Amino acid sequence: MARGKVQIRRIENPVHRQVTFCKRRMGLLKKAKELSVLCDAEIGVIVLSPRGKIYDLATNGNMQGLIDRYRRTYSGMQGETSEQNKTQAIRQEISAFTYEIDLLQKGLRYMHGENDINRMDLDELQTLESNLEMWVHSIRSHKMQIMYGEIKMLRNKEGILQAANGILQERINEQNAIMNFSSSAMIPQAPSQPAMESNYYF
Amino acid sequence: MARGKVQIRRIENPVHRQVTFCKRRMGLLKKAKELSVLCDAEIGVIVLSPRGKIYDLATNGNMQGLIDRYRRTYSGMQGETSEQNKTQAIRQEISAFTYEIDLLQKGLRYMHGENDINRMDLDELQTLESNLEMWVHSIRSHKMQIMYGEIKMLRNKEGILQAANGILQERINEQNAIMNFSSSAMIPQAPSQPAMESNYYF
DNA sequence: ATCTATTGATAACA
DNA sequence: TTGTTATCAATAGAT
Repeated sequence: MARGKVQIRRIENPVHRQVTFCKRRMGLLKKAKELSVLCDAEIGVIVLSPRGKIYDLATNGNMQGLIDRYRRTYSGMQGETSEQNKTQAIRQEISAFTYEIDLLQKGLRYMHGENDINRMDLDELQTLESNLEMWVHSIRSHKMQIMYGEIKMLRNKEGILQAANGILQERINEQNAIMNFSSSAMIPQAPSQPAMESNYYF
Repeated sequence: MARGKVQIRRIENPVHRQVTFCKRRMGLLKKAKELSVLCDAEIGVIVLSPRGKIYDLATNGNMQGLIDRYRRTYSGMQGETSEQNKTQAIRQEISAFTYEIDLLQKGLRYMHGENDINRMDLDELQTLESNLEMWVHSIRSHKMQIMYGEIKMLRNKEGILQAANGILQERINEQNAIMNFSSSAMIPQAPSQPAMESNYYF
């Protein structure tokens, strides 16, 4: 809204997103309070940040009552969830996330081999997104190391072959000299250079 | 806010209050949507008008789920047991992991090169696309292309040298045969293979 | 966190 | 309610 019109779409820069989240969240709650006061309305706002932190506002100071009224009006069915059901639901979610984490670990081991992330703690998990980029970098570095190695090996092989080529050529020249000395007519003339262009690629 | 600064207190004129309620309610929900989109947050807003009419917004399209999460997180606040506190903490952790895990899975799918974009929304698609472009067009990719080219060139050169090597060896063998035929005593015995190990790297 | 140039929201009016 | 417009408020980008 300032210093340039902003497009309403996900802010990719994490720092900008966090700052905007903080500012606009405060603005939203302020607007909600103002509306409540100005128009004598009851308002509840729940904000879940991407990281799961919860910010909320209940203008009557009682979100539960507001939610209860909301639910009574809309679905009416759901009363207070029993403690057992809560525990059961949470266990199901834990189970589901455990499974996903296991899949993730398999994927990670598959992609990266040596890394054991079984012991990752909370803080480490929070940086997984940046780690992804590091993994990509690591994988590419590894690939490049392999490629550098292959280039080095091929250059080495090239040198050996060049040397062998020279030795053989020298030997031919020696033999030609000997044969020219012993018997000039019997030996077909070999070209002084092989048919290939040894410096073709230089 | 316009045509004169407004005091944040109940608007006594019922007509004005109704108009302001309508306009500000729309503004509040718009702000909530924007915050949700901009910052990747999940937001629920419930507005109860003085006459009991309900207006609401749930950015994930599921107010029940949002309320469930909210209640699970804060159910421990109303009272008592450490059991509830535990479940609250667990719920908080689960919520915090969600975003990172989601990103990771998508990153893994991306790294696997799968075209599993069905589960991603437009924003995520946008993110992946920009990442893809960044990565594909990065300097490393260019460097790798150059390296591939060099490897190819070196392999080609290797083949030519190998062929030259073979030709020279053949020529030596021919000359040896001729010299053995013409004069077995005069020529020092050349080894049938050059001193190098031509297959050393294979 | 603080500062402003701008955009966005909206109070009054129709 | 909806639309217009003069103003005020929110805030994006920079510091």
